[in-house]
Amino acid sequence: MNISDAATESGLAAKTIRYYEDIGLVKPGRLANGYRDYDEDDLHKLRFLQRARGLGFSVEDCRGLLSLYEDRNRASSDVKKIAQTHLAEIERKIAELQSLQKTLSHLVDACHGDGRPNCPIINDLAS
Amino acid sequence: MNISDAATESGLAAKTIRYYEDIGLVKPGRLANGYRDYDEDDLHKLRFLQRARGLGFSVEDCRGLLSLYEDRNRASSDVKKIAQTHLAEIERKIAELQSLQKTLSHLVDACHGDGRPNCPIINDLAS
DNA sequence: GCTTGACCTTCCAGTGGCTGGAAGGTCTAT
DNA sequence: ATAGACCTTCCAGCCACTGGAAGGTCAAGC
Repeated sequence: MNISDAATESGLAAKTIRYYEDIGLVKPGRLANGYRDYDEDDLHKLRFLQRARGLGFSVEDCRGLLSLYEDRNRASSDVKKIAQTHLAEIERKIAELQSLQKTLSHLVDACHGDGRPNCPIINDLAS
Repeated sequence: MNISDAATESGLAAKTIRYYEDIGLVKPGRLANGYRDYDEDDLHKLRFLQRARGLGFSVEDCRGLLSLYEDRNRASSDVKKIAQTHLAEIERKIAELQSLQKTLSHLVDACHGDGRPNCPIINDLAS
């Protein structure tokens, strides 16, 4: 299977798939003409990567998860550790954004948003 | 005032301040020896940038906000528009992260996290 | 006057995770 | 034979810095 079909099947862009090969995540075979050739095993990995990236795991996390995926003797605790760390980071980001949201929504509410120059948002930034 | 004092006063790294000059945000004078020389006006702008970046505004948003800050004839509606757009983006990101959090916390809860290979997290990614 | 060390300058490269585009080779259908 | 839809590699750019190299400047102490 060539790269554009692998892209369709996995939901990844062909460019992204080439990039994943560059950084050593998925190594397809090559046809005599130099074209990449994806088998079912490669496709499973690409789909796995697509889902893991979709859950916000970093590419380096994905590398770790992929090797656990392929390791029949993995300990689920190793997987859980990666996921928990990622989850904690997401929760940290949510809290950070919620704090920004709170501040910004107060400022936006306080601003008349008319043609006059007086503006609580600018005042806050300048204070 | 030289750059390291401006850094201390503004809460920005000296490297960041030079970068802001590179992209045309704050243009300090220069001393005879070539050193940058920050006056009160420059400092106000640097502090303004520090706060605006702290609220998550992009550097391009900051450029717009800074020119509104300096414009005595600004319309507060222009400021409000930038802030509202940014706020909407933050709210979008919060929703996205909350969705990831929900999925991930379910998966993490379902994983025993022991020495055995069976793992709902991996199963989900592979499905 | 000399040295030390803390500044300052510019410039180049790297971060993450792609994405766009150029230049050129290959395949398929007409 | 040709069109156009693939494929290849390689280089550059995105954002907002950050690190580091190589070299100039300054103030304090001997």
